[in-house]
Amino acid sequence: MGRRNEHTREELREIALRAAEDLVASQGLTGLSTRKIVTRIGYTVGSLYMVFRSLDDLIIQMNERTLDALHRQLLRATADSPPPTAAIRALAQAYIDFALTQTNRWLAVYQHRLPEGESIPDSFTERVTRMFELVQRQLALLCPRRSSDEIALASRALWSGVHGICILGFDQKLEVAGGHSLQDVAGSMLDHYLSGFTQA
Amino acid sequence: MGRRNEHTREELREIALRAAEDLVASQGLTGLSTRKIVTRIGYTVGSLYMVFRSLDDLIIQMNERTLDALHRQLLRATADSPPPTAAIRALAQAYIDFALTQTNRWLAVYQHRLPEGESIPDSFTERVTRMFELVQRQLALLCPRRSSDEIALASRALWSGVHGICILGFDQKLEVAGGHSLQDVAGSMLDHYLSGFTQA
DNA sequence: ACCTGAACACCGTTCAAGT
DNA sequence: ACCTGAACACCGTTCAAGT
Repeated sequence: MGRRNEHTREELREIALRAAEDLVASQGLTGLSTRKIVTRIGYTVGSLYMVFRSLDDLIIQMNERTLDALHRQLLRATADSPPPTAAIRALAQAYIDFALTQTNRWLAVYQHRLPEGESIPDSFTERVTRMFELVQRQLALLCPRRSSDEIALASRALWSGVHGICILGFDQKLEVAGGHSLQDVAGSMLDHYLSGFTQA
Repeated sequence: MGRRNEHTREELREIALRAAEDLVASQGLTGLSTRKIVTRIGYTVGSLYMVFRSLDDLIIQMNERTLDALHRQLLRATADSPPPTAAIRALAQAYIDFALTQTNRWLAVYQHRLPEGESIPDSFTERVTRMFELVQRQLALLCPRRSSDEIALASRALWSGVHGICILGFDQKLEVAGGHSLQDVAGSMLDHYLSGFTQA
């Protein structure tokens, strides 16, 4: 057997990642396996390892693509350059929308864990930093007199807050004993934090 | 073989959960398996299913115990009944401490995902609600004129915020491009949110 | 060089059989 | 009633062998 050459390495990478994304979208990260991927794309297990170091490697590359899609959606949400507070609200709303629409793909980004020793590649970390910077930029516009250090801290607090609300929202709770939507909770978070931050 | 009766059902449950906790603490949730558990406790695979419906069931029960331990630590942190703001700060600090000390056990609570159809038992959800209520109680003391609805919303926003900071902190980032500790970010979160909430 | 498919060491779950 | 251990259907990863 062997030697088919129907696809270049890059094409193989692309269809494998796309198949993985489909599987995750419909069955969650737990429903993903090397064997399911190759069945979908008409290859055999071994061939995956020509393109990816391991399944973990494949998942990280898939998650980077998810972060790219999320980033694009965040950019689109502020494309009309609204004033800082509105921009921050729009970013939060876009983040929530993405989590609500692409739930399984979004969850996979945070659910995946590397084995003890290994560490996340820089390409991944950069994409996360890039997201924080979107908020950071708006905060800097909102509070020009604040030090960049304070702004950095605030953007992390604020964004982690919005993220925490989404995560707990899907995990199980928030709606429980509350009757509040994610938007309500995130709104409370943004309003009170920002009013505290701008006045202090 | 069979029929050993060295342990009652309850004892078997206890030693299995304890073995699972040890495995998770040292190898993370990914390092947990039915076969590793039974090897540790000197039983064979089948016997686990006398006491647990599935591995997922076992993990949920283990995670409930982790939530109990976390709840005890939160109670201890406010045992001296400090004023509301100090109490909320102490609760956040205790939560961060737990995440820092029991990292793998704490992560397992949020990392674990049930298969598509199944839903989390009430016993689990109750334990989460119980934690929110600790914050809620202090917020009610802090702002007695607020409606219980506003208080409920605020406690969820605030606690999700602290949680989000911890989760992102361990996942990868925050320290990246910041140089700030979890405590710094959580402090910013609490200070500005509370100052906004109490003044509005 | 590309790709296969068998092989290895795992995994969760079930269940007939033993005491 | 309790428990075993073989069996089943999976899994990630490797690698000799084929074209």
